[in-house]
Amino acid sequence: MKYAEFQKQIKITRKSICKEFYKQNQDSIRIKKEETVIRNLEKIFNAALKISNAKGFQAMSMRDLSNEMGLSTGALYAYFSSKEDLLNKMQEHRHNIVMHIIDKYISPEKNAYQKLDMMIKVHLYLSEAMQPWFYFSYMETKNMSKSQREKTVAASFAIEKVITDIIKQGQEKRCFNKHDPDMSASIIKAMLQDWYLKRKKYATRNISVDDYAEFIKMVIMAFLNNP
Amino acid sequence: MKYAEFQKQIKITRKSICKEFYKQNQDSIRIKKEETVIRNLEKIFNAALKISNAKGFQAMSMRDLSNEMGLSTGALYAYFSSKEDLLNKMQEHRHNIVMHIIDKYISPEKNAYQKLDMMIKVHLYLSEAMQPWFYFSYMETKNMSKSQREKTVAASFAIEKVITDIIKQGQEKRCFNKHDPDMSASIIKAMLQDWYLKRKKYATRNISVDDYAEFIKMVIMAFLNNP
DNA sequence: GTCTATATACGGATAGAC
DNA sequence: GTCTATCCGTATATAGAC
Repeated sequence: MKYAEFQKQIKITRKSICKEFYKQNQDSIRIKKEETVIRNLEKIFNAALKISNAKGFQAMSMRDLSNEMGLSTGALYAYFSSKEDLLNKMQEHRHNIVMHIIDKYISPEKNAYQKLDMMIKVHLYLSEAMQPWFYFSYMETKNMSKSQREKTVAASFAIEKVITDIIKQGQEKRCFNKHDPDMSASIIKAMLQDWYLKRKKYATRNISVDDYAEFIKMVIMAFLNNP
Repeated sequence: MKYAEFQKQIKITRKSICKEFYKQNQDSIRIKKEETVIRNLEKIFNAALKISNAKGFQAMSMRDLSNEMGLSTGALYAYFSSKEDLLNKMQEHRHNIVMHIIDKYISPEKNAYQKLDMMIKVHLYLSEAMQPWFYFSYMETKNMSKSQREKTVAASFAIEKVITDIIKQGQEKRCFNKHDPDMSASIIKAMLQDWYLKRKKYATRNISVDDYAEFIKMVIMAFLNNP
């Protein structure tokens, strides 16, 4: 699978993200006309990600946000009850999407090699399709309320555990060598995250997500097969 | 070399960091008695790193800072002319220390293998000794003034280039295989950075900086020697 | 050299008009 | 459903006392 194909298979459009969000948070949004809500949510998320990722969520005021996306501050509060509410809901939403899609793509694969290969690709492709969301989530975790932060950290560990389990499975079947599975998963995660954390750098160097996937797959397999 | 030895060789104490800082910024600090300045700088940096790394530099007010470190807000402004000034000077200071020490340790090494080995260790050991500084620098880069941000990004690329050059040298001497040197340096950097970005995780799992150094050295050498 | 008190500005959130 | 006007709290930065 290449990125182009992944994109066709699951349409992670900005609109689809908002539609899903609306369904899950219908009760906490004061506006009731679906079409309006989705249109405005799209504007809110794009603006919030743009401003936050440029200068940090804390530095973004709700006035900044309303100016950028076109609604008044008052109207904004019909969608999110507070600035913190916006942060928490965005984090939660990203994490739901990610866990759902990873599971969808990994479960069908049978052997460890194919699972790991798929995990690398799906994680990179997802973070490519939703780059601002991933960057936002990473950079703003420490600014969240304690309970929300714990949720986010747990979600991050859950993803790491998917990798750990694949490695253990591969070691049992003797398809991978016996390196520490936790450490292995950890550095694999670090490489996966570098893609969305340093996206500008890779863009400047004309490295596509497919190039990157191929390279780190080579690195990972070289060491997992190295005695 | 192990971490314990590195620590003995260069005493990166909090005090020595402040002393060096004082020498380089003597003119912009209104207080003149060296002893007082160094004592207060130490308090300021510790408090700023503590608060910033917990909830972000933007979210830290100068009042927070003065409460935490014991000076009045007014007195604080005798040391730093603004909150932004504090951010920029801290970034610059960290980057001076890092470049200086990396050069000191890498230059004497002759062959590429030893240079790379040393680079991995020195970077990890430095980021261990100055973890709050490294974390701060990484997380707050995007919040800096444009010129300061460009400096920081350039400094980061300079470090990456040290790695790239070592890899190229090793490839010429046929001690490493022909993988893309830029991409190789890039993912090595990602693994080095993971150490200070996820320090809590590794602490929880009882992974020491020496364990980590050994593990990623194994990963890196496995792939650099893999045809 | 350091502290207290304060000027000035801006942010989050809401009430009420339309 | 959305906008304007506004309250109240808090931020940076400084002036002047000690």
